[in-house]
Amino acid sequence: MSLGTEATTGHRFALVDVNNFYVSCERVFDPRLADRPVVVLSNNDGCVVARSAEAKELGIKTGTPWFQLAPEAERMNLVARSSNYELYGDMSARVMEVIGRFGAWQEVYSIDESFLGLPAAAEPAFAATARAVREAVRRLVGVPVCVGVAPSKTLAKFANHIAKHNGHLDGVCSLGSLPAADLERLAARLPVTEVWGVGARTGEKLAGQGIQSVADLAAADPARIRKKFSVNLQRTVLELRGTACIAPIDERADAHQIMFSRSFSTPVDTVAAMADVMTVYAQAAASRLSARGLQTAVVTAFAGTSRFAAGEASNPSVSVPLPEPTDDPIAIVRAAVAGLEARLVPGVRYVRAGVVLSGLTRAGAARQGEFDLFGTPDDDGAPAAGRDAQAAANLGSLLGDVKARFGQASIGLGAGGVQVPADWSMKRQYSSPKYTTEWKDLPVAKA
DNA sequence: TCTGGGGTCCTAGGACCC
DNA sequence: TCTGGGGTCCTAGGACCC
Repeated sequence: MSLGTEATTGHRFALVDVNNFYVSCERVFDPRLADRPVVVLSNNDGCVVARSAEAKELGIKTGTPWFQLAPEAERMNLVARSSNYELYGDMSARVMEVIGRFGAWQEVYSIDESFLGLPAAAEPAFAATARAVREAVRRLVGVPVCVGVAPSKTLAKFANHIAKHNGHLDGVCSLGSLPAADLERLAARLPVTEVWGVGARTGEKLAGQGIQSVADLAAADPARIRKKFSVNLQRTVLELRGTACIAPIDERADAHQIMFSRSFSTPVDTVAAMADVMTVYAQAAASRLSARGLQTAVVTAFAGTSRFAAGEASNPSVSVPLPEPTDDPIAIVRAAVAGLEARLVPGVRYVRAGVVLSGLTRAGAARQGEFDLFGTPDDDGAPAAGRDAQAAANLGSLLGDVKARFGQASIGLGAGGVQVPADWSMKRQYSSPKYTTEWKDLPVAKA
């Protein structure tokens, strides 16, 4: 059994992704970064999250802490950038819009990847479309993409991998146009963990069953795989054989949870400081919630000590059910602060914390036809509880409006309204400007 | 001294009900 | 009162992805 490329008719899936996305975004606005080793760092300038090809050649791995690289950076001619998510988010929207022009349908899969539906056509047409996508994104946005085309999403991912690692293909690979012998050789050589959906753990387990390569997995018995592993891995086997069976991500139905979590630049070891953290993080989560028109029923607050610290680990976590679904930032902040305070171990140095909102529903959905029996009427006869809920909703959107107009630090509850950053707040020493989302950062061209 | 953040899905197991 | 089977719902934890 070989990979499912016998199918020569029918539609195709293209997987388009941006090469080294964060680095490529930085390079669009700073040509000095071209041809140099560049890394983009995680929040707090903690570790490497994106690398240019030159940085990969130097042997720098994803996840390498920056403090280990910094002393050698100059010698290696290495440049670091703090992550600039406003820039990447905006560039992503531009890239996705251009990609979408070329397909019958589009499924944006992540900040830098999109599936694209290509209607049935003769084989050479697929590669031609793929090249056109690559050209258009390069010309209109300025970042390089690779494109893989195949009869299923999993195979499109595989084709994309081939496009990326074989220079002579020029960033484009339609699996059906590859000579069969080449394809078999690649599938037999590539480890099974290169397959989309097969991680290190599953890879180990598969090895125990004698399944090592992509070709081995494609040849495995789907029913047996389902029994020994999961329905997901069974689908993967079918997809490798050319049967598309991974459903679209439900048109991005509403999110099931919203999380805001960060590591601190300096550990937090007092209850008062953690209360400030929770105040700020809970507001950040609440503003994402109202921006999406959702309400939450459960607020979870957590904190944690460093994985790398000696001594006892402490990972307190509380889930606080709310009396009714809400997007009221005050209620959410209160739940997070009160919930976590009770569980902190005094004197322990926490390095990260977060707030998760779950049990999400569309704002107003639960309220339809609901009548508050116990709310006491106030002056205008409306039940007080209803009025409070209305006031809370207004507050949420008011905060959002003010922030949109005057900036994130312009207004907030408690510690959230403070302009001077707390000493635990994020460190971004090497940040580039928000070229595309702030008027004051707009690049100036000189002719 | 300094080591990311934000998600999804599946499964197993317990509680509960009929 | 006891027993067993079958179903649903919920949650925690694992695995994976980018």
